[in-house]
Amino acid sequence: VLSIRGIQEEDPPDAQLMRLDNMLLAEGVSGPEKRGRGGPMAVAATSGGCPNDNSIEHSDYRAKLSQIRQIYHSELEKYEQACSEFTTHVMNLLREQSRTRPISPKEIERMVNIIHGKFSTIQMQLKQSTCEAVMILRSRFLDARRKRRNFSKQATEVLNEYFYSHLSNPYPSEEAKEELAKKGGITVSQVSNWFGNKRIRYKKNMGKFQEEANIYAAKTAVDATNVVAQGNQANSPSTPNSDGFLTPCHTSDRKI
DNA sequence: TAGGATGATTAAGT
DNA sequence: ACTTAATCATCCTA
Repeated sequence: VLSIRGIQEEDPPDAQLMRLDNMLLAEGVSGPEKRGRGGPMAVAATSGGCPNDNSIEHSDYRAKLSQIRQIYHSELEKYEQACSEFTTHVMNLLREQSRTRPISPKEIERMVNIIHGKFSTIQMQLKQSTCEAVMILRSRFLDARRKRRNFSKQATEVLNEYFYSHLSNPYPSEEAKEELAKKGGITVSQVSNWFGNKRIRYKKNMGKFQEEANIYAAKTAVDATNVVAQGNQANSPSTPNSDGFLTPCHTSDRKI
């Protein structure tokens, strides 16, 4: 029955296994059962994180993570138990056979090694799928896109004001970004994101933003200068444009 | 509830 | 490091 001659070693020696182990350890899946501490959680690592609503979302995340951890541990235990059971079973068989033919200790050792190898590949698969589950969980909960909130009225107001009053070159410097961030109650990264989105979307469909452009142009014109009290109200509904950063005409925006 | 608006992420270029 | 362009995932309104 036990004519095992397979010397089939796994192709990647242990590099893969090491990586999986490291990751499981880093995520707190394997290793000691830590309660309450969220040690290696690389949260808020990316840009524009919202420092406010941590911990509420996180408790959910941690709950799922500990669920994964439980499954992982119970499966692991199951495998180890099965492994040792199978080993003793084989040992018994060998002992029985040793009555009819001589069996060297070397052979026994080899057999045990083979069994352990088999079971460790199964464990490898378990670790693999556990890692996958953790990755999915991470992307599900820790991806900032999942909990996007619109900016406050104040923030969009400030951002649009700057954008439309610098339409010929809507690229705020670092200091300008910090200023805008402070005024709007958002982070500098969020300011950068906003301008990136705004520029591309404005360029892509300028017509859609004309109304908005007029509103903010009027707003800044009013509060910036009261020099000319022109009774010349309104109209000129279309053609407010051609001052864009995408048109070659440039550096001519000095309002007199 | 469909579809546009919007903030965040990613890939690729500079 | 920063931008563009595309895309994702959610919010919001008709």
